[in-house]
Amino acid sequence: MYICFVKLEQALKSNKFKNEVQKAGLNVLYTAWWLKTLTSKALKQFDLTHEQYNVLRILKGKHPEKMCVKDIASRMIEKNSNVPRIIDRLEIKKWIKRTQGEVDGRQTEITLTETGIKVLENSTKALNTSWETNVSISNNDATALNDLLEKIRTKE
Amino acid sequence: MYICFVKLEQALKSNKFKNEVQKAGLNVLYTAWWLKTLTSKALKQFDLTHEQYNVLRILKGKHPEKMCVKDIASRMIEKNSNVPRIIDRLEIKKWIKRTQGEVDGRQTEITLTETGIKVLENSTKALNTSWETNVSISNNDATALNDLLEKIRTKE
DNA sequence: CACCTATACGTGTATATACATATAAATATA
DNA sequence: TATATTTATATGTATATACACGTATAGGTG
Repeated sequence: MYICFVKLEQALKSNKFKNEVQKAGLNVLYTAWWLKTLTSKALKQFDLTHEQYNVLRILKGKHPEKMCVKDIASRMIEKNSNVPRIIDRLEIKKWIKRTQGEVDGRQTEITLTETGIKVLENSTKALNTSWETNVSISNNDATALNDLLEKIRTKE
Repeated sequence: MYICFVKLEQALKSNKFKNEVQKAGLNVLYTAWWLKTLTSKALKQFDLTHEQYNVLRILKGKHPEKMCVKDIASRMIEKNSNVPRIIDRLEIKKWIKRTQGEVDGRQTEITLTETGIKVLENSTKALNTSWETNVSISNNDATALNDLLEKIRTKE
């Protein structure tokens, strides 16, 4: 990674935060961008985007079962992802196969191809290596972080 | 907010995480999406996107001083934002004014207009209200969260 | 000054996001 | 059974992201 600002103040060139809660929000947004960039750089050599990888990973979770678009969409990190279009691009590269649903004709059934599985395996290795070397946090800290992030999203 | 999954397992319909660190990464990404969605919904009534708002807020920080594109870009949360194009859209709405740099002819000098300031003030109010009602975390927890997020980005 | 290089910004392209709308199949209802 | 409604997916549009490249200006070097 070229850009690596540890401190948020340095990353945003500002120290005028309304309060710690606002700062935490911006910190989450900035860290997410940092993680996405890290991930994209690791995936680039495989001609994979962050989102395309995510779809392959989701399909792998059920493989060799087929999944429909709705099922994939409900598992995406960003819930507004336009899954049909991501699927389009994976289909062109022949990493997934798309057929009309047999039981429900409205559905599109999707599965990984052999090549798709290979690409996923190789890219996952590269991605894991990248995270292991760049995302530096202990297991205990990670657990604490998970708790705090769920707190932030909790409606009291 | 319509979608509000407190638990990450529920949001991603999965509980197969490699470890707490991987889960924390996905949790940061998901929480960032959740925050962005929250923010976008609050800004929509002002015909403002998340990123356009961010540029207005940055300009406000120096107002009435002018800022150049590079200065704005360096303060953006997402460092690959295409600032000239965001500026294009704000200029069409007449919320900013763009002139060629006087000292350095390569630079574009940008300032908020009166209308721009008004829009920023009103949208900031709405945004603050939205965060206050939806982002539920104590000041202490926010501080702890900030520490952990900076840890994650630290190169050891 | 002429030339070279770096810098600041704009523009082009592919992909993704956010959201509205269209289309076809399934299901409910009269 | 005919019609209406719902559901699953596809498509269209504006904006943003990521990145490459073009262009003009600034500043350094012979």
